[in-house]
Amino acid sequence: MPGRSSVHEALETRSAILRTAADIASVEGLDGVSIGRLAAELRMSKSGVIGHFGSKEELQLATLALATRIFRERVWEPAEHLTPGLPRLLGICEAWTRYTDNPGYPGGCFIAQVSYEYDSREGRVHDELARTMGLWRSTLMAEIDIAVETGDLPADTDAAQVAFSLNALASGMNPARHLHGDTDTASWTLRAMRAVLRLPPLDPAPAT
Amino acid sequence: MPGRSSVHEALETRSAILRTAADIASVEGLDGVSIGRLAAELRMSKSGVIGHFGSKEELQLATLALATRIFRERVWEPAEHLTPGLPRLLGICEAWTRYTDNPGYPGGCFIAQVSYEYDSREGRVHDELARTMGLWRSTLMAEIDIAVETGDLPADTDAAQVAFSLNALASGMNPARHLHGDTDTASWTLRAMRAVLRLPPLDPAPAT
DNA sequence: TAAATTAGCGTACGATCGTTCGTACGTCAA
DNA sequence: TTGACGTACGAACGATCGTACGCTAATTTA
Repeated sequence: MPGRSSVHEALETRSAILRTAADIASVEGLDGVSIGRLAAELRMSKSGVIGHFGSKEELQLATLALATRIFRERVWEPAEHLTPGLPRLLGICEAWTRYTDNPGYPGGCFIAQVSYEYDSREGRVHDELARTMGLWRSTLMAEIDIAVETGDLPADTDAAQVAFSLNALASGMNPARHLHGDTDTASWTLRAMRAVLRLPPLDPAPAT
Repeated sequence: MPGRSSVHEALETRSAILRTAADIASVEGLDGVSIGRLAAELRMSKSGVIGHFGSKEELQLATLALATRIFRERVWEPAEHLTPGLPRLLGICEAWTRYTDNPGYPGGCFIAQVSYEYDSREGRVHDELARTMGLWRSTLMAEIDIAVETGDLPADTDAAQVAFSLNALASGMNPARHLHGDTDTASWTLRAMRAVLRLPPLDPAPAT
């Protein structure tokens, strides 16, 4: 029934397309999202799908924007209101690992997947991804710097080095979970994050 | 000039195909390697390319096998003859970061790229990748366990957790280098690796 | 020397890719 | 009531995908 749609329903359709695209991309990569496949999965025509975005590249950018928003909601916002510095940084790490452990995508965190897929390509998706991840790294570095100023972290902490390490550890949960079937990756990652922050282990074993 | 080829030259052709496939895959992913593109890049016919492997899946598996061999040569073999335990483990980390910093692929380490690309898919490539990465993790864990026994690492070290962390950190160099243009990722990664091993920093700042 | 093997080419196939049309229908403002 | 707008459809396009087949020619084996 063509044209049945109100503006409201059209927005719902757009969201449904992006949701499906993100789900597929988390498994097959952003390149694995084809318009024909989206159409089949949503029982729409190909032109009905692409009409909302104009081109595949715009669809990819919109999918990335959705995933960025979800990441922000699941990782940043739960920690946003904690005390700036180490408390908020640890809150971020906790929300981050919890999110990555159960991201709501069938193939693991979309952002991590696409980071590795598009890191060395050229084009607007790469550029937008670099911008998004750069902002996230800045957020982490700002938090680390505050924690150094308050004395919660060692004075010689290199914010860029630590932010890089936290990012690498969180991203590493994806292949660990799906390649090896590990179930402890969240706690593994949290322990490793404390280690790169040079914080003492949570449950220090009695030094024999 | 068809049929000019000796067995020796045929092996050279096969190697050239796999080399090119690995180069492309390091940037565009293993899925981005199409037979037509390989043929164009090598100035061959499509049938001449695929004839060496029979199917695209076999080509993918052969490419993965080549990359695994290169990884072994560049990361394991330089450290192989060091003293088992912490010395060899640190030697591995050093060769690992050096390799990842300059892997010989245009798009960064092939293994890391494909680990994230195929971690949550199904099929023979995923299975072989899981096997390979599982073996590598076992190698790391064995080395960690020895270092614990010799007292070079804390007695409460969780080998699986540490091996996971080292892997995540090394893989993280890829997007850091190509997404943000970082040039210090090798030293960042080595510092983070020492941290997850709970080893003191190499250049400890005077504790203020 | 004759036969078997094999690398590689050229062509063709069905399928799918992203994109571009023209059209139909429903909503909403004039 | 009419016209503009926007959603979605169906069909078609050129390109590329992986694969299959028959062929030539050189090497290798018997």
